[in-house]
Amino acid sequence: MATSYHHQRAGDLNFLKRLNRSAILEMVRRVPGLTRADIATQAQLTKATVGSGVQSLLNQGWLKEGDLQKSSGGRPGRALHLNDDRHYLLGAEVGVHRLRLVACAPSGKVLEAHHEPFIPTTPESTAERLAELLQQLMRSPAVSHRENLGMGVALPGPIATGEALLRRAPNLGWRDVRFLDLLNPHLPELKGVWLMDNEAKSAAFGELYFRTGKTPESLLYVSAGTGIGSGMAEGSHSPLLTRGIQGLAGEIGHTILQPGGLYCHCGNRGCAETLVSGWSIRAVLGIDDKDDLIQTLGPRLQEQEVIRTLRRAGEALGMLILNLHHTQNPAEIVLGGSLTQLGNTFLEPALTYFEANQHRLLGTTQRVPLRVVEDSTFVAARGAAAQVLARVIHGPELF
Amino acid sequence: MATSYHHQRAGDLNFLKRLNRSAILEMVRRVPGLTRADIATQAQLTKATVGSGVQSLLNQGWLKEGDLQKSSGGRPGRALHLNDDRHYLLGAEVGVHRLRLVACAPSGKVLEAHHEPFIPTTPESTAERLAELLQQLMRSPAVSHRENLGMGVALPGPIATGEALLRRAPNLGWRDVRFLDLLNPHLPELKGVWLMDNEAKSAAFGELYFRTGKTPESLLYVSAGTGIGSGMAEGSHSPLLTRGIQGLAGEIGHTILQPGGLYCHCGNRGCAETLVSGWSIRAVLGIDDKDDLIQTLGPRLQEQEVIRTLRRAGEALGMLILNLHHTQNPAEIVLGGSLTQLGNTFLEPALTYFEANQHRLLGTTQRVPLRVVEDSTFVAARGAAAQVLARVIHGPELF
DNA sequence: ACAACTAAGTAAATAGCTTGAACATACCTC
DNA sequence: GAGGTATGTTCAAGCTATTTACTTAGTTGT
Repeated sequence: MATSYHHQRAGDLNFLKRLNRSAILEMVRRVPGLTRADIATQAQLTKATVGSGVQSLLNQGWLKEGDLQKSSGGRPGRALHLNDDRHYLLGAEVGVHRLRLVACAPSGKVLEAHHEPFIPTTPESTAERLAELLQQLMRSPAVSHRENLGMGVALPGPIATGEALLRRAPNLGWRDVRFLDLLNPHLPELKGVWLMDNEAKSAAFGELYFRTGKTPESLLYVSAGTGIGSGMAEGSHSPLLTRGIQGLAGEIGHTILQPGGLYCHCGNRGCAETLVSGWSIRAVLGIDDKDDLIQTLGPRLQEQEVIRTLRRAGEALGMLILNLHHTQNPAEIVLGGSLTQLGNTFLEPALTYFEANQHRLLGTTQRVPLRVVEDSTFVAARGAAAQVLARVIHGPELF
Repeated sequence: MATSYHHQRAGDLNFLKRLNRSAILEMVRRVPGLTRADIATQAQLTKATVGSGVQSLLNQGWLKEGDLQKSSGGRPGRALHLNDDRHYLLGAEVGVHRLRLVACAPSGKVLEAHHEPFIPTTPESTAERLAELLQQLMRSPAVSHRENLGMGVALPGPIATGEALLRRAPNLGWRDVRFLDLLNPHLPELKGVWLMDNEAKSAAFGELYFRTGKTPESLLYVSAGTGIGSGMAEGSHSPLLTRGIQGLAGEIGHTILQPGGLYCHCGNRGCAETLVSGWSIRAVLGIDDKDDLIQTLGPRLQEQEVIRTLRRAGEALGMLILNLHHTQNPAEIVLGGSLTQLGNTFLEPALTYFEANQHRLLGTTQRVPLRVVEDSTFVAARGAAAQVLARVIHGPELF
């Protein structure tokens, strides 16, 4: 977890070598088709260093050579690409109503995915079922011939920084769960990096890390489901996640948006979740906890009461996002979670409110794009897989 | 400004050497009296490497040797200390009603300080006056024999990341000001690092960077004055400041705390600043902009209307801090700014609200300390000086 | 008081990484 | 097809951290 690099950073020659190899690998991963010369220029390294680094990464199967590029007057460079056929990563998400899991190639491409309804009763039974499903996934033809690099699990709650400990998951009723320790006995053959993180943070990481080409400097992921959470990832190399000292960073559902408002399940009044969240929408519209929220509301989207409720929730979400804009000011905001399936009745007020207000302080300058994920089913699970890859590339495990 | 290390991090042998020297210097700065052996253990370097690094830092006058330490069975180690007599740093703050400036030793000790009432009319005249005062400070006996390492300026508004450009300072009426460029012609002899930053961010940086002994992992500074701003610093080595893509991170005065509330000068409704800020308190109590807020309110602190107003503002501040706790979750929160001089009528509701609500999500765990700065006059200016030191130690200028 | 012990710090030889310069390669233009 | 230009490789050289042996300084035990 959150490899605590808090202690003083210093290093030997080996550290330097690994640093440079990681940088080369990251650069090619980020911009496929880069040549050795491009890398040398951008990383401020000499041709010789890049040459030997690339050679070693080619030998180890991390990179592969592509076509010659167009010449710009002299010898054309040879394109380099991430070798996407050798490894895979496992990512999983324990949701309030579902288990979701993916196997990803290093590029982020989903090789195999599975999700199924599951109400996580106890941590133990959940771990057992998840392990079964992961083993099924590993046996599937698309991944079975690849080498596994590790597994990441995304969970709906704050996680103790530096430990594999889920502090609390209000919507599961769990508390102080060492989920990886529960998973471990069921997956003895699974080696590599094991990690767990909060679902919104995993999602934020993945949305930034698996992007290629021109990447934003930072990205905020807002996860709107049964509860509301967010994750902020920053930096291009291996993005840093803001976790907070108790793992509470991003628990935006419990920021106060209406002083003296309704009581929240946390005991405080006027939390954002009382205005926008799966459970607050259920409460207002009287939808039973056992029914699927999206399916129940689907046929009712024309009802005045539903429209009014969703518009109010959407506007509250817009305010919440505006508050994050003025607190964290990410370069890009991505909105996901099951509530995005409610469609424009819910989303349009949020987008409009943010668009109308984001320029208040600076006047018209660059826009902060707010994007809604088309299908957020596997975003968190895929993000957990991304975290595994980053740990492998930057950790001491390789080279 | 904000040396953008966004491009891929890679390095040569020289980089490694500088990295290790910086680490050694930081460690001794953070924990005075460390021995070479302590450094070797903590930084995971060999005795030989530490020995030569320390030797070179001694030769350059950055460190000095102290007494022998108590033996723990073998030869006692020799204590190392930051040489606090050789260099100094300049820090300044342009406030809405005052100019403040300090000269600091590398330990953070204030050698000389000055502040005076000043209403910044134009950026040009402000730069001219500030330059005069800085030159006076440099001529004072406590600093004139020392070597200057540079100067930092803290300003009340968002700053473009990566540029020395003040985007906007609503309470000064300034916009798109390159303040260092205005200062430059008046201070031709001042070499070293020049930088500028937002005042709350500088303050946060300084409060974390100049602390010795056991330091928190992250620190949030909340600056409550004419407007409300915040700064978040993270990491022990050279703390990172969250700036945001447009420099808007920490503009918490414009987070919405009361949907549909009063209109704010930014044009939106229900901003935190409409509930707690120098200007909103003036507006409610009808205090003229020309009178000093603290001095005017001093004799009126028994009036019911004043008490009611300050308690309301204090409680709003408590909510705002709780929201930051659930968004950034810093390891420590420091409250400063001129409004802290209003005393307990204002502060007590804020502290109480935060204390009563910070454990809602996790139950009783470790407390996040919320501390009120005793005298925040020079906190931002000193923080700007701290930023200079960090840039010198980690930048390419030295070794 | 003196030897044995332990840990801190230093010196010189060694190992390993990046570099610099010369060289081979591949395509383009005239 | 010759000259030009930029890419990529090779190998000796330079620099940094390490290894190993040694010196230094204080403690402990007899």
